Amino acid sequence: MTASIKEVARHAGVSLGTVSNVLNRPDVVSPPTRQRVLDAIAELGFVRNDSARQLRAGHSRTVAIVVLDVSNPFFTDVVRGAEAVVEEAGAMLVVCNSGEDPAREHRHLDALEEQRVRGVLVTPVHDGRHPRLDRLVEHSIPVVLVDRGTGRANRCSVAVDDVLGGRLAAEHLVGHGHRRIAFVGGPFSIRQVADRRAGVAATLSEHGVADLRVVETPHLTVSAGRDAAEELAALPASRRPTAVFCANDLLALGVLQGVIGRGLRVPEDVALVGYDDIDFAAAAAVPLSSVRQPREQLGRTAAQLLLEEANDGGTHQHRHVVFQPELVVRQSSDHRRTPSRRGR
Amino acid sequence: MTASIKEVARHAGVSLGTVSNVLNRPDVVSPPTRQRVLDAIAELGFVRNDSARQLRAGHSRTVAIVVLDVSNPFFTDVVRGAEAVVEEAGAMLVVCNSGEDPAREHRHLDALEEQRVRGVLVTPVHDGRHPRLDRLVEHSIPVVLVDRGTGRANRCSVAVDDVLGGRLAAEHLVGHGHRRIAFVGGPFSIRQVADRRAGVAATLSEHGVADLRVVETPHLTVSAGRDAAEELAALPASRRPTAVFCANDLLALGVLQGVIGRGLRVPEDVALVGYDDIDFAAAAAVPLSSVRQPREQLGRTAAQLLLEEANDGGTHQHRHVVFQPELVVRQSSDHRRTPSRRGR
DNA sequence: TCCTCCGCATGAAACGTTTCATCGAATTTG
DNA sequence: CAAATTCGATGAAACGTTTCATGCGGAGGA
Repeated sequence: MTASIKEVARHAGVSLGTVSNVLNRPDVVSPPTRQRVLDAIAELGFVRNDSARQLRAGHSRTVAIVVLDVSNPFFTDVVRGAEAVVEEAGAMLVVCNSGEDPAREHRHLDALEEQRVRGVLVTPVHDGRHPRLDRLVEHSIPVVLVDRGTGRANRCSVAVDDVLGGRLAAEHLVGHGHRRIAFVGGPFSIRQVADRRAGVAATLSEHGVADLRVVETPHLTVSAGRDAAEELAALPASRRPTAVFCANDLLALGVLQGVIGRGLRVPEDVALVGYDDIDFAAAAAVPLSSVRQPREQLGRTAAQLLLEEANDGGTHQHRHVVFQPELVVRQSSDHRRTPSRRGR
Repeated sequence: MTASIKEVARHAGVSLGTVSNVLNRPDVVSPPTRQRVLDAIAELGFVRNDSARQLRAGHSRTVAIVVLDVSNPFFTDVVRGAEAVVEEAGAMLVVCNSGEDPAREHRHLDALEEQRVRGVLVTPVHDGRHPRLDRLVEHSIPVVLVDRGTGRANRCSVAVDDVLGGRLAAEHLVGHGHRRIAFVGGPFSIRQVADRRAGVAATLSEHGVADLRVVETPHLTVSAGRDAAEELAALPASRRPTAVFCANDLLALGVLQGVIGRGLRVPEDVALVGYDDIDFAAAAAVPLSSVRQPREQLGRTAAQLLLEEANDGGTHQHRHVVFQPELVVRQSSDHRRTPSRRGR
């Protein structure tokens, strides 16, 4: 149906190579000839066939990102960051969703390799040591890990310092006079969750605060947060934590809802800090304090590392970039707790 | 770097065509030969080159979806629905983000056409009459419109009845005794917004309720909702609407926050109904009533129509599927307003 | 025994580009 | 004026598949 270069050439009365030159090096062909070719292209509605192009070139000009969950605001922001960089470089970003399913992830990676994509940004379902990823690298398709394990040294990675994130939240709460603090999050097999908890624990012990109550949740979801709130609210006031730090904002929104529903006030009775600073955090009924990750920045940097490796090839030095999180204080934790009121 | 079929053939001591047969019609090659080929494939780490495959086949096996905003929960759910169907059919779905930018949309469509994708699901930035889309169809790449204008008759479309959605919300509020009602949403150039408002207006006039206050917003965002809340809360209680219907949930979350922040109670002082029923609606501090759209269903159906057209080709009849929305009542509007309390 | 048919393997052709060595004509240089 | 250089256009080769007509040897039927 669609015209090929050959037909354009015939239509314009030139050779096949000339049409190709008009497309790729317009300057080497004389203006009148060029114009005749362009007219023919317009008239026939010619569209380049990218398969043929890629076949010749040996690789495509698209970059892929494989995310754990397309409907998680964290990842969509990472995607937007990567997109900006990739588009600026004249390439195209396609998004693949593994849905936290290793089999789907595997299928996507296979397909991407068959397509000879220029490179792959990936947050692997399990860890960064996946042999599948090594194979991509062996076949000289660069891989950059996003926010999951630095893995081997044969690839770049970008991540955020989750231990520091936990520390920031803990410093803030301790500084506001809190001594009975809870950590809500899970499962701990997720490295991020474990790191955030570790940061909190370390900071508290440095301040001589021994009492960290840990509520492990099965998921990082709103409803898991509601369940955790129930457990906490059921405690007698004298033993109930005065502050709760959640491993992500979805949990924190659930805790917020559950705690308010049981007649407790936020932040007066319970201070609350989340993680990720998704847009909905600021929009909660009590605006949520949260540890912000540079989500778009994460995507941008990952894409830059990838393009650098793809273009440079031989001399590229793999790098592991770690970003610093940042605490955003809002109403949910912004209530100074004086010693006299402690334990009320 | 990566081995080709030719090398596999040499390595296994067979002809090139035989390797291809092992890959595509394993049954026509004798078991011992087949095994030798498979061994060679494994040993060389052979990976099919999809470009060459597509070049030969004339089209690719991937389907694309171009969405307005990857970070909008509505679209991510549509994507998940489409994904399920496409994967089941053994194809691959790639997601492209236009970010509501016509130029980006255009670039994506160009690239997708060059790639000879199997078909395109698209929510166009402007309307469904885009000439760019006609060109795709002319070049026999099927297009299905998702939730935006049915456009011409040369393509399928899926949508949700937004007028009905407005009616459902209005019926609910009137049935609960509300007589002073506000509609918050905008810009009205978006067909969905206009339709939802029209549904409300029609229902109210059928019930003899004349008083529909319309607050037009510049965007469908949380902060626009907060601004609208300010405007409403400033009214004297005797003239303030007792119920607010918002054109989407982000607006409604903003209104909720603004209204509570000004000391009004939801639903006692102001009942609130949103639209889309995103996950965060149920998780709000006051769980939000909302008009639910079958988001995943929308994606599934669109993908089915697309694949049907792509496979069937000649005899395909274009269809325009319209879904019914459904009201989900939660706490934010679930307060029976008796005549005696009206106008309190 | 001869013919036919069947199962398997073969290798050339084609898909639509890009690249590159080549060539002719026009222009410049000595 | 001959030789050298430049400019523009040419067409064949190559990229890695899939497909298809062809070939070949052995088994079954007449």
